[in-house]
Amino acid sequence: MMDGNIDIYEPIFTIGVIARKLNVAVQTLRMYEQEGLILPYKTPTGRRLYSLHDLDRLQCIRKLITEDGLNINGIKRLLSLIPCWEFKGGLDEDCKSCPAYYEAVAPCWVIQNVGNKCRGQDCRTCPVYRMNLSCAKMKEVIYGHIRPDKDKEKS
DNA sequence: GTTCTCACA
DNA sequence: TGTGAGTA
Repeated sequence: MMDGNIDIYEPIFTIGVIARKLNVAVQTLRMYEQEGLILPYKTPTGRRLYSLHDLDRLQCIRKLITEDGLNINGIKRLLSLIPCWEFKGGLDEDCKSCPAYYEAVAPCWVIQNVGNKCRGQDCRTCPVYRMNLSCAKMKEVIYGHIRPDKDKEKS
């Protein structure tokens, strides 16, 4: 975004900054990444950078763990229930043959051998990963109470 | 000083 | 699961 507005997807925070904001260890953030809960940007030298959107995701993840009693595997299951095809033009044959359509152990962005539509794509820029991971809205997303492409929220 | 991966126990 | 070694 070049209009001066804040781009919530722009990777700007180092892992140390995020760890301090969330009051968790740096190692914990690396573990969340290894488990597929988060996809931080990597600089050409391999350093992780997190966006405001990543920070929101992590705050939600922390809430699920500390307040709702979920563990990492539980959150992975939860994320695996996101109907990714709804964000990728609807359920077509490519989606029906994709493991992300019937598997429910991990979010689609960590699934191997995904359909052609998603193969080789950068999941960080995918609307499935970029959706609002608000704990309060998870049910809406999973059950389809709202349409991903029709944001009717009035501000 | 920060962050990286990997290894160790 | 947490710590340290050696590195960039």
